[in-house]
Amino acid sequence: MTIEMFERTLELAALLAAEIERKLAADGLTRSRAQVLRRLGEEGPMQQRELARVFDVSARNITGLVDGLVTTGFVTREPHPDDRRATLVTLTARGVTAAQTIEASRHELAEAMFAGIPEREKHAYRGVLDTLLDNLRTR
Amino acid sequence: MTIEMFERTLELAALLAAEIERKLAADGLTRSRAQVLRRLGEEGPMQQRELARVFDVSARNITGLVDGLVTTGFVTREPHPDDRRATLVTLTARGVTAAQTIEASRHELAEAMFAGIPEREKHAYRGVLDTLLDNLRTR
DNA sequence: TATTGTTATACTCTATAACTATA
DNA sequence: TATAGTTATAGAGTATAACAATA
Repeated sequence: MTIEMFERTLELAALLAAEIERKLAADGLTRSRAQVLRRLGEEGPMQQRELARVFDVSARNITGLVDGLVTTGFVTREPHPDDRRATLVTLTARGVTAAQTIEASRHELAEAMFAGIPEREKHAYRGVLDTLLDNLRTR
Repeated sequence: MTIEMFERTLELAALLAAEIERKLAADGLTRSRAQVLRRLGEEGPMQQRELARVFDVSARNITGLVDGLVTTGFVTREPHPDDRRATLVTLTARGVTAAQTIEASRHELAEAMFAGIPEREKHAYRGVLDTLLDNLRTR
């Protein structure tokens, strides 16, 4: 009954997405914008074209996401010191806090999600997960 | 390292979503529209309000999805025999075929995804999955 | 000439509110 | 008065193409 496991895996994905988006919405963020914040939190200020590259989306898309983040006060566009064409998308104080909150929420959700599962079963899950990822990647 | 398993679970979800959407796009469908087709394939003609109820979305949203499916030839709006306010969203021949193709693709993807995983590990995966779903639902 | 980012335009999903036709 | 579905309006994510400023 692989189809049943497949459906349940999709159900898990849907529940996870809903839970994550619920939290983000409470902080005034969408999933796409939060993804940008997380990356900026890890890497520091970045050019828009670099963001477009790492997320594999169009430049126009990044312009829109950054517009939204600027309007809501999470980032600013700073001039690039060496290239006057480029801007450096930079976290504000609020943006830094938000990025930290996102990380903390993810840890909290991860713990809650795997609560009550014995180490041994976690290992088994982890092993299967790696195979599933491999199977999907080489397709 | 629950956070790592968490991240990998999200990665799996993302890969699955991408794979599913890739296939659907090749058939001229989006995920939301395909969801409607699948339901119609299982239940037969349905009222829009019923669709809105089962997917827990607004009536407006269903109007838009059905508009798209009508334009692309997957469904028609038929008059409800007993209630002149209502329409019965009905699969066309093309819609029936598409619904069947979707189901077949899901089975195929499920098989490919779980290929090479011994029964015993599938069982373990299934068990953990159920707990994860429980943990997320009771939250 | 090539690159960075914006403007113009378009499509999709989603929502609330007002409205029409019907029950 | 309540319900089914549409129109009006709006926000968000995504894309391609044309364009301005700069490299």
